[in-house]
Amino acid sequence: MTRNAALSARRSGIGPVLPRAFYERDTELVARELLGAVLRYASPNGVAAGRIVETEAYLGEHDGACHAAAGLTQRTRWLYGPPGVAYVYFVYGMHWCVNAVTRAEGLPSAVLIRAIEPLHGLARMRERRGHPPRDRDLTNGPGKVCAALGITGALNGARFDRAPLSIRLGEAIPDSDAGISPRIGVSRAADWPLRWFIRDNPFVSRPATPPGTHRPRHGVHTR
DNA sequence: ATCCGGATCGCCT
DNA sequence: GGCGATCCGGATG
Repeated sequence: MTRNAALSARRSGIGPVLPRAFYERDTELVARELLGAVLRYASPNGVAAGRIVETEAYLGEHDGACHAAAGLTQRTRWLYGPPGVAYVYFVYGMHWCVNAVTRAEGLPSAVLIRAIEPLHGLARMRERRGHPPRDRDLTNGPGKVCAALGITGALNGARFDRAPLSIRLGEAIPDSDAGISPRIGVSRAADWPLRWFIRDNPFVSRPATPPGTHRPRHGVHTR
């Protein structure tokens, strides 16, 4: 790290931008290590950033829940591209979701950023999200993250290692604080444990037990 | 706290 | 033609 980078990191309380090599590894590892990192987008409209508290891994063409299961199309183009780049897609006719592409060019895999804990630009995030009563509802879901930060399809293919979009090193999350569960909202490969989240963090989209699994019953004590 | 339907449209079958 | 890597508001226990 250069002297300026070190000073800047100390001033902002966060570390250097993650290098492209960070993403050139197994998708599960990247998903795990993105917990605690800081996602930041400096839109023309204002800067906003937050700590990543929930991620999901999407493994490639053999993963039925991954968009790459449909093969190389216009939509999945960036999934097949170089790692460390944003794959931004549109769902349900109204929401954007952002991923970090992983592994290597030609291996279509990525990490979905499902939730962040707001750090900077709170006023702007509240505005973009329509002033929900509770701050925890600003960014506790993948569509909300993009809405709060102002991320849209215009950022599809943008690199994460330089402005205006970046992911920076944050405080490391120990294994004791990291939870794993099946992914949320998927119908294929529904039981694959590819979701990571920071335990007890209020900005996580859902607690440890996702839909499709059996909830603990009356009188049964879990945890 | 949990469940359900509606919104809304690009993408693949 | 059907279905999402979702969110929200309203109804119900």
